[in-house]
Amino acid sequence: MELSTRYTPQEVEGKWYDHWMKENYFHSVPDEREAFTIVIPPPNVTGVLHMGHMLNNTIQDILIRKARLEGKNACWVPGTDHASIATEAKVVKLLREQGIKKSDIGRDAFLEHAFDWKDKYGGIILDQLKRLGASCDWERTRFTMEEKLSKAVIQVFVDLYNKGKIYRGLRMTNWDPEALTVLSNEEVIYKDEQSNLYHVRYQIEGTEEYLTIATTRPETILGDTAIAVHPDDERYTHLQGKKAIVPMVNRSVPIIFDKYVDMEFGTGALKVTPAHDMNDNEIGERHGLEVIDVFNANGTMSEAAGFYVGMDRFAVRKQIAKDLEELGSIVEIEAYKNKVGRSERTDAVVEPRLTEQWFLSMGGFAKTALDAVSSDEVTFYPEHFWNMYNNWLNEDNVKDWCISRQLWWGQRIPAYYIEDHVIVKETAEEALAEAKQLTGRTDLTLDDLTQDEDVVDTWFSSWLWPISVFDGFETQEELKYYYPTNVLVTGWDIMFFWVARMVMAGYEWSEELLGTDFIKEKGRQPFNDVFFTGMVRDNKRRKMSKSLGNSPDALSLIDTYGADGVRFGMLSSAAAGNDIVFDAPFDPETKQALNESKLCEQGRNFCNKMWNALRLIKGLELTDKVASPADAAINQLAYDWMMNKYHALIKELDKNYNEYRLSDALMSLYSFIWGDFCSWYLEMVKPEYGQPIDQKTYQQAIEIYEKLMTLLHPFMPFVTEEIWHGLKDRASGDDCVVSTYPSASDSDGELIKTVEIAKEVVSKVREARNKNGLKAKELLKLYVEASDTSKALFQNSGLVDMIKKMAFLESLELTDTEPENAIDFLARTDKYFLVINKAIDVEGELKKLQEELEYAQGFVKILEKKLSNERFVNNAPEQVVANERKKLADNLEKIRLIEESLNRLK
RNA sequence: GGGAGAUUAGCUCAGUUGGUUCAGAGCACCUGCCUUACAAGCAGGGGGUCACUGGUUCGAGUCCAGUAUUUCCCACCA
Repeated sequence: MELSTRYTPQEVEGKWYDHWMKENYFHSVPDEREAFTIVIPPPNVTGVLHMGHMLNNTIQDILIRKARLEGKNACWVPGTDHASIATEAKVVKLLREQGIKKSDIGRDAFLEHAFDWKDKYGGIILDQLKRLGASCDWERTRFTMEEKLSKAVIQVFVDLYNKGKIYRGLRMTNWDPEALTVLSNEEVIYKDEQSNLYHVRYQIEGTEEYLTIATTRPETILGDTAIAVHPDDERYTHLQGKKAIVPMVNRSVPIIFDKYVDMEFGTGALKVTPAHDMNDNEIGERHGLEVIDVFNANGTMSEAAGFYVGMDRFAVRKQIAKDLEELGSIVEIEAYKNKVGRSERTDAVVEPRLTEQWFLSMGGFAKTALDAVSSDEVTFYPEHFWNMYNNWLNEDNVKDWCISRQLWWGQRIPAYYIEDHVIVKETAEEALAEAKQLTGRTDLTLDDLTQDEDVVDTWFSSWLWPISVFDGFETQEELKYYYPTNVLVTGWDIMFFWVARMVMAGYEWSEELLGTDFIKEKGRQPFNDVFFTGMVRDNKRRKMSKSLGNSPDALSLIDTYGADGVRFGMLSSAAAGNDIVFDAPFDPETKQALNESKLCEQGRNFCNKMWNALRLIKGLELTDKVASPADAAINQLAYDWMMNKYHALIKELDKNYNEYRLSDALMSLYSFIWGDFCSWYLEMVKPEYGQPIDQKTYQQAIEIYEKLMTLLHPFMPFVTEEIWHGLKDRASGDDCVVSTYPSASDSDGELIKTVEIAKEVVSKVREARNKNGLKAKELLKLYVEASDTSKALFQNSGLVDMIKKMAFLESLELTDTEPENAIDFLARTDKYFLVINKAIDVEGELKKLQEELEYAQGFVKILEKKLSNERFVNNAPEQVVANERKKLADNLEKIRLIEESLNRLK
């Protein structure tokens, strides 16, 4: 059957994925082999595949497929994260559209809706990963809120509480007025925003004197309970003991002196609103100030505000500015840029708020996490991310982790209240037993206990992921085999949210779970390596996001270029750890990203190239006759050359893999397959048109191609599997995905160099043809000046014939005399004469030679200077000096030859 | 304020131990090819003072110091 000249991934990829699944190749169970384990950074269950996922998961798939080919027991655990805020927000929105209010239906009904929704849409992103070719062990798919994983969360909560590391307290926290929950510090993103600085004057009580403060948040004036100035500020020393009148509310508040105030800023006077600012709160505590909370949870003004009750805080900001203006209290409104904290999930402006929350004290954890990386038990790639990590954990920057959330979608905090008692137990029954003891009341029932309404932060479940996906908190059987995982592949943006915390969890529990002996042998770390990928950005360097519309649609890209093409495109732009500028162009009208990419196109073209190499090989007619001695010599030389280069390639790939230089590895494979294999090897052994190929050469070509498919498979799994099967009829189970990854042998550098000479001569002949407008396939005569080196070429069986074949020569012979009407060129240090059947462009040749001469002369000058420098000769390694000497000799010879040619032309 | 990265061809980026195996790749561009696996292709070609200034060294894209531009992280910000 005739094969199409186009490779069609759409017809190939699904077929092989199904086949792999049917053969169960991705499933792992513990056995005697060495394990190679990766746990996926679980995408949000609400999510769809975006460019970041594509990059991230392509990399994981490469590593896991490579390990599988190496005969390791490769286990890639997939799953999703319940992402409490994001998911709850989505479900709330969905219900609202149906006219249902969360608060009306209650906790249980809400959770039912949420689970329904998760069951319906939660698997989408995992199916999308399959399209990409991800070879996850799907039988191991986990979900952070499934029963077993939730149980682990509760278990560690109780454990930490019992260890005294979890506490409950009334603190200033970051409140998200949209999601109606508190956030951890890490979930607040500060960005510069344009706003106004309002200069407002407060009357000093009992005088006609005014004092001016500056604020960006005039709506909080209603909650002011003091004015603060610096104790050394001479402008205000006379106000000692005085009071100021807060405008509008006409409340009289003390003027206090506190070193926190920056004398340089504004007027040097600060209004203090302890309920709505972290620093004000601290000042308030120092001075025993009253706390007036003027906001409701949803960001509207509360009864306590006295004015604008029920109005939104931002509407109030505008209104109060007007009203103060009318009162004559506004001195000035100045345009001002300041940092505003927004919720990572909802983008709502975060409101500092005093609330009762659960905290995990970070003291010991931070040090552990720091030591793990500084001792290299966990290794970061690229290394420099250590600095960021260190910076965050080291400088006492780490505040205690606020782990409670005022949400329903998540693991409910296992704290039970009765009378004044707080009981933290894994189950209500245990709590009840404890309650009876504490209260002395034996008649208590579960109904008498009140369970905490809050759930834990999502990251409080995902920090256990590398342990809990193996049911590590329940039975340690599998954990013993798979822990520690080999590598974590994730974006650096969740270094603090997730990576650092997984390290903490690993060190906190692995010894308890796995025992001291295990830890001694394998360590506590949840992963040995962390490979941080860059962020995927658009061509204006903005992070790709849905809201900006600057991201191409991942699945459309796969539709257009095939998964292999997209994998190639992602990876070839992704050097380790650097952010990636993805090249998708924009539609000038809609400003939306088009689903196009030059790099993915290159990947697709690469597939096509390989497809056509397959067509070439399979399209040849086979003969049982052996090749002519000349052809046999060429083919054997070509084969030997390929195999030697192949081993050098394996070495290079090994090196690149070890340092996670995956895009380098891919580029090496690309240029090897396209350049060395297709452009050179196949052309070397290809029979003349219409001629059959002998068995031996045919088998050699297939052998090489097959080997290359194994090497490339981790990067481009589908096309390699297709070609693997296209090359030969295979027994069941003989699939590329489970073929054997080779180990490198030494290669013969001399042989490689020799063939490189042939390549150089061929290129020079082609160049000469091009320059002189000669047909590519017109047979020409080539002579080479007899010399030791040129004579050596003729000793090598096949080499001269190879040159003749590749350069379309009628003959190649040694000569002592210059042939008539010939163009000459140099290859290495030998001079070649190409006889052409038309007039020589003397001018052009002269010019070319002149340029070559000047270059060589310049080079010689540099070399001579270098070699006459005694300090160079004495200090540089012998090898380097010898090298330079050789270069000098070679170039002097070159100059001689060029001058000879020049004279001849003249 | 503390810290990290980046700056190399028109564009996007490699360049690992300092040495013409180092100045590279892809795209874009130019020339010639509808050559018999592949026009999603083939054969060639042009294009860079390696941000700047010093220093170390026999020798610097590479190491050190400083400057500029830029991205990011942390902290502070009335």
